[in-house]
Amino acid sequence: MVTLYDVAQRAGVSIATVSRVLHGHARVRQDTRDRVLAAVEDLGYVPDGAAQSLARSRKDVIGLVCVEHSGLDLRQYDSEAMSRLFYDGVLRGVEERLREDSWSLLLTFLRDDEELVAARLLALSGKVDGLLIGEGVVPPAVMARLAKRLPVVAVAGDPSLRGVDVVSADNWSGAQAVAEHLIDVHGARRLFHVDGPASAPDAVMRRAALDVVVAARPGAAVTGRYEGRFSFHSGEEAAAVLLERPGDLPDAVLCANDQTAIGLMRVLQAAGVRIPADVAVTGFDDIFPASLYDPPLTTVHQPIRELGQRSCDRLIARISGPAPRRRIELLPVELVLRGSCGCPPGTSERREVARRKPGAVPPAPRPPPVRAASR
Amino acid sequence: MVTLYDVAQRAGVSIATVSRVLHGHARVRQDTRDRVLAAVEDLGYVPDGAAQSLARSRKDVIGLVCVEHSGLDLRQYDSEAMSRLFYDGVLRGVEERLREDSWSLLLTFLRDDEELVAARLLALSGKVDGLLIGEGVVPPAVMARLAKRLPVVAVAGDPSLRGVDVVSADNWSGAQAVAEHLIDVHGARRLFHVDGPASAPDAVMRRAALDVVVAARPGAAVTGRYEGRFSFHSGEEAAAVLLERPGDLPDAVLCANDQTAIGLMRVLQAAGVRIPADVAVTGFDDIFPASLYDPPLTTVHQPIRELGQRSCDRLIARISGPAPRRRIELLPVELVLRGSCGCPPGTSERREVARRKPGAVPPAPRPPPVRAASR
DNA sequence: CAAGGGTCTGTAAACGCTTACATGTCGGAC
DNA sequence: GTCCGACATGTAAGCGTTTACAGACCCTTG
Repeated sequence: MVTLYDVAQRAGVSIATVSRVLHGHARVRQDTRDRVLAAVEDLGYVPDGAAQSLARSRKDVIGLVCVEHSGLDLRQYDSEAMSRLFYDGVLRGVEERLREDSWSLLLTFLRDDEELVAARLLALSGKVDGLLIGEGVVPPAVMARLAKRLPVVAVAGDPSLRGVDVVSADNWSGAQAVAEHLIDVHGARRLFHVDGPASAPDAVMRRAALDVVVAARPGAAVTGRYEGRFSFHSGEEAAAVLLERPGDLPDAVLCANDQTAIGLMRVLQAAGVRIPADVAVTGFDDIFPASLYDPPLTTVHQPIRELGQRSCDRLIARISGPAPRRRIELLPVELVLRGSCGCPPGTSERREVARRKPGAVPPAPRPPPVRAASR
Repeated sequence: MVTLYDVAQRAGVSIATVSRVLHGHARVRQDTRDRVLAAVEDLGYVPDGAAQSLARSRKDVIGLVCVEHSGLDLRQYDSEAMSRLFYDGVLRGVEERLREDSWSLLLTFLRDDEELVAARLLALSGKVDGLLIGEGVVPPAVMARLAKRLPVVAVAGDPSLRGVDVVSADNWSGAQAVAEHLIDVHGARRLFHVDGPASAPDAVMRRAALDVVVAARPGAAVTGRYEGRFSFHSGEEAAAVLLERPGDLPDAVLCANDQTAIGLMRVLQAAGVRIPADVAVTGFDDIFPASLYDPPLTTVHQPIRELGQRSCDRLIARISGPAPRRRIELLPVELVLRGSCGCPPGTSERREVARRKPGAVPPAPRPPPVRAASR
C-alpha cells in the first residue's frame, strides 16, 4: 500500500508538505507542488479513508438504514414489495444531496424483527457521522441511545419519536383527501380498508385519517378491514376475503398502497367484478405501474425522492452545525385522480392536498385492527 | 465521545484489557470481564470504526458503484428506468451476502458521462476494501488503475474487461432464445429491434445474439432498429417510429428490456395495433409489471439478485483470500413465455435456457447501430 | 524453598493521516 | 551588515484502536 511517506520520500519532501499539496490548505512553492503531484501520480497514491477519518475525527459518511417489516416473507422475494420502491426513491434523493458535498453513503437493510437490531445499529453508529433511519420500527430505547451518540433523522417515521428529527410525507392529509373524495364525490358509503402493517407509522396515519373522515360523515362506515403487508399478495388476500360474500361488496376499497390495490383489483376483476362500476378502488404512493393498470389507479402521490433529500439536508445540518431545534417536517402530497375511483375514464388530475400543520400531528389513535373474519 | 480510555479508566483496567474483553481474543478473568462490560454499558461505548480500520488495516466495507447511462435525462426522474430496478435487485443480493459477515456497504451512483468518474472512484477506493462496479461504462484505464489498488468485480460488465472479475447474466443465450422462439415457433420473419444504449454491455450482447440468430435463418431479417435507453420512454419513441409506416409493421419487435417493451406496447395499442395478433412483442429482464400487462409480456428472466450475490461472493473471496484466478461467471437465464409473443393467452411457461460456455464469450461484433430513419 | 510454568494484565508501538508549532531561508529596510 | 517579517517546509503530537511483548502474580513441582 502506498502511503504519504512513500510519496514524500519520492518527492523529497516531508509528509506534511504532501498533505498540504493535496488539500491546498497552505501555500506551497510551485516546483515543490509539481514534484509532489508527480510523485502522487507515479505511485498512484490514494489517501486512506480510515486514517483521514481518524485524524479529522469526521468520517464523511452517513448511514441509511432501511428497516423492513417483518411481515414480509423472506423467501418470497417480493419484487414488488413496498419497501423496495420506497427505499429506492429515498436512496436517490439522499444520493443527490450527498454527491454535492463529498459524503458517502453506508447502506444497511434491517428487518424489524431482527433480534440484533440494536446491536447492528450500534455497531453501525461507529462507522458514520449520522444516521437516516427509515420507516419500520426501531425500539424507542435503541433510538434514544443512538440519538445520544450521533445525529439521527427518522425518514417517514413515527412523529411521536423522541429525540430525533422526523421527515415524513403528509400521510394524514393524503388519506383524508382520498376518503373525502370517495364519499363526497362518488357517494361511497360502505368502505373496506386494506390496511398496512400495524408497525408502519405511515399505515397508522392513513388509517387514523380514514377513521376520522368516516366518523364525521353520517351514513359512511368502514365495514371491514384487512391487515395487509403493503404487498401485492396482501391485496390478493384481501380480495379473497371480499369475494367470500360476493353479493355484499363494499362501495369502495381503500388500499394501504398501490401494490396492494393492484393485487386486489386483479383478483376482483378475475372474479368478474367491474372496477369502478361495482367497486371503486384507491391506492397510495403513485408508483410506476399505477397509471398503467386498467383502470388506471386513483392514488396519492408521495414525494418519496424529496423525502430522501430533505431528510438528508436535515441530517447534514445537524452534523455540521450546532444542533438546530428538533423538528418534524411534513411534505405535501397530491391526490391523483384516475379511473379506478369512478372518475370518468381518461381522467388524470393531480390535486394539491392542503397541508396539515406539522405541529398538529396527533399521537394517532390506534384501535387494534379488526381483522376480517376468516383465514 | 466515549473512547477505550474512558471505559478502561472506569473499569480500572488498561485499554488493552478492554479491547480483549470486547473481542474475546484472549482470556480475561471473569470479574474483570464483568467490570469492563458494565463500564461499556454504562458509558454507552461504541468502538470508533475509523480507528479500528486503521489499526486492523481492514475496513470491512465494500463499495457498490452503480454506473448509470448518461442517455437518461437527469431531470425527468424515470421512476421506471432500467437501472433502478436493476440496481435494486443487485443491491438486495449483495446485502444478503454482506449481512452474513459483518461487512458494510458503501453505495455510490455515477453517471457514465461524469468527468469526475475517475476522481470519484479513486477517492472511493480509499474508503473500501473492494469494489463492485455495475453495468455502465468506466474507462478501461480507470478500471485498470483501480484493479491495481484493490479487488474489483464488474457486475453485468463487459466480459472483455481486463484485470477484473466479471459476473454477468447469460444475455447472449437469453436473447438467442427469444429470437429463436419468435422465428422458429411463431414464424416471424421481419423483426424490429429496440436496442439499449450502445454503452451498455448487456445491450451489446443481446444485439449480437439477435444478429447471429437472424443471420443463420434465411428469410428472417432485422428490418429496423432503434437505439433506446432501456426506458419506458424509449419504447414510446420506438413505437412512434413504427407508426410512421402503419401499413408496414414488422412481425415482431424485440425490446432491449421490459420497460421499453411496455412503453412500446402502450403506444401501439393506443393506435389500434393488436398485440400479438398484428405484432408480437418481447422484453427482457422479467420485472414486476411484465406479468401484469395485457397481454402479459414474454421476456427473459434475469437472476438479478443472484447476480449481486455472486459478485459479492467473488469480491469477498478476493479480498480475504489470496487472489484466485481471474474469472468470468455467467449466470443462466430463463425464457418466460406469456401472451405477447403469440403464445396462447394464459400461457405462462418458464424455460431454462441452455447455458453458454463462460469461456466462449465472444468479443461481441459491434456494428454501429442502424438508427431508425427519422427523429 | 527456588525454579518453572501458567494465567492474566499492562506497556507501548504501530496504523496513515492532519495540523499546530518550530525552524529555516530569503529579501528588503534600516 | 544586521534585523525583521514573509514565506516555505519540517517536526512531532495527536486521532482511537489492535496486538506483540513484557511483567506480575500464583501454583506446582523437584
